[in-house]
Amino acid sequence: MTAVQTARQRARRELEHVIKATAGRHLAESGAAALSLRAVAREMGMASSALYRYYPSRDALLTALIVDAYDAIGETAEEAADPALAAGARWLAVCRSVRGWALVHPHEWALVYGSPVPGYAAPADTVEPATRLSRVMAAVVLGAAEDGTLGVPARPLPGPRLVTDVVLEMAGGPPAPPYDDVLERSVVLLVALVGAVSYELFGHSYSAFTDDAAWFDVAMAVAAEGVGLDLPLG
Amino acid sequence: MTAVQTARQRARRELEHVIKATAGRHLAESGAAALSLRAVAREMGMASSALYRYYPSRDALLTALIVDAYDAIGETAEEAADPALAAGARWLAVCRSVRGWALVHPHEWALVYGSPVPGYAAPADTVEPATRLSRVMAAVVLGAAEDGTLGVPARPLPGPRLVTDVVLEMAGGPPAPPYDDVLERSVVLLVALVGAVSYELFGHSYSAFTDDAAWFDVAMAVAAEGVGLDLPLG
DNA sequence: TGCAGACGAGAGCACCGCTCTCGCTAGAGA
DNA sequence: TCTCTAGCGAGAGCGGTGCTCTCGTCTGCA
Repeated sequence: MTAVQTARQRARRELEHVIKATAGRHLAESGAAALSLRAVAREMGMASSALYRYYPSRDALLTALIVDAYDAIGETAEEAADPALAAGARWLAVCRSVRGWALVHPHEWALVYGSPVPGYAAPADTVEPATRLSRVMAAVVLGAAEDGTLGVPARPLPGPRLVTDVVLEMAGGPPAPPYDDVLERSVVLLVALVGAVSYELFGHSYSAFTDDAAWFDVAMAVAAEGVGLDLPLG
Repeated sequence: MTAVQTARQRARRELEHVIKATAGRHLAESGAAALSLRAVAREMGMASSALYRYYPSRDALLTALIVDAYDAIGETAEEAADPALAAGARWLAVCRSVRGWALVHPHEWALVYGSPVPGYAAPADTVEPATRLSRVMAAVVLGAAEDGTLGVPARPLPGPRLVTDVVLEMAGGPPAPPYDDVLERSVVLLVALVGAVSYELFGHSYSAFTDDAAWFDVAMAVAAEGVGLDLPLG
């Protein structure tokens, strides 16, 4: 093996990329339910059976698209988390950027945060890119806790710690008092973010609000109050 | 027209019910993506084409199931909203009952609160049953505001009213000070509830929490803090 | 009691995911 | 430089899908 990758491997990777790109275009236009391997193959001018050399099943292709979507959302969030901003403003910027991405890529959002398409699956490849948004959130909250700008909860949560060691490790150990329960609390930020975007995108807020963007900001701010983050509205 | 409904109509309604029930069983077992008109017809011992006399398309059948699911969720919530409880305890009971229903009926939940299955649709039949959960939430919050047990927000939300007249009418007019913005705030309760259940059900909380039920309570409580509701944990 | 209209069945169309087998050719290894 | 193998694309085919159309039948309304 003289080369890092042989010509065959390079050709294969390129074709994999073209297939994924074509499928991604179909996904963006018509949604995951309408994504058909045969249609992708047709557009590429090859037999549908040949696609199976590259993706063993339709679900495998869909999984690749899911990973890409997670990465795109994570990247958007990371770019929006401007360290020059205060924690509250930073989180609001992240929320807005994620919502903006979702409005532009509704089908990709549905693929990632909607119902699991086939039975279940969600293979191991998807868990790592899925944590990028969580990491951004944790960085914002823990940063605010560290420099003392995070509000202290009126009273601590009862009961034992609820996050697993995986989460603790990601956070760099358990937070110090008075922020003992900040990890448990702050997951509501993610839930509210994902929930609000899905709520709007899937039509559940139909004709309830006069200004969806303004309401989204409010929802994020109200959710953040319980965590001690102060989101600058208006 | 002597009878309220003729024998033909009665037979038709009965068969419609059987079809929907059979389809519902398939949905509960295998999910919406796997629901096939042909399989339903096969199980009922009739030709697939005959089903089209009763439901003009697969989507129409799915819509009927969506309406049923909305109604079931609404009914669960209404039953859980025990007026003997304080507002916070009442809302916690509603949240828990909705989560419990979703855990028992994951595919139905995904059908209702997951990604819109085909393109979009969500016909007019679905909007009325969809509001039942919202009405329960509004009753809890407005009741607490009326008897003064609802916490007053640290500072009012900036900007004009964000809910439409439809929501105002449902709430029986705009709330009185100091609860002017309670409607805008309280929708975060719905978003957090739906978001948290979906988050757990769709696998996004994978290996993050040691106790999913306890974490759910915490998430609801933290979200409710921003609205002024005090959820009794522990 | 006559008959229109509702009904069920069947064949068929176009599409789907996926498998298998077949020749071919280009690239890897000697 | 030569050989040969492994990867490749194509095609046919299987079982399944949603949906349409047509054709007898037969029921229950008037």
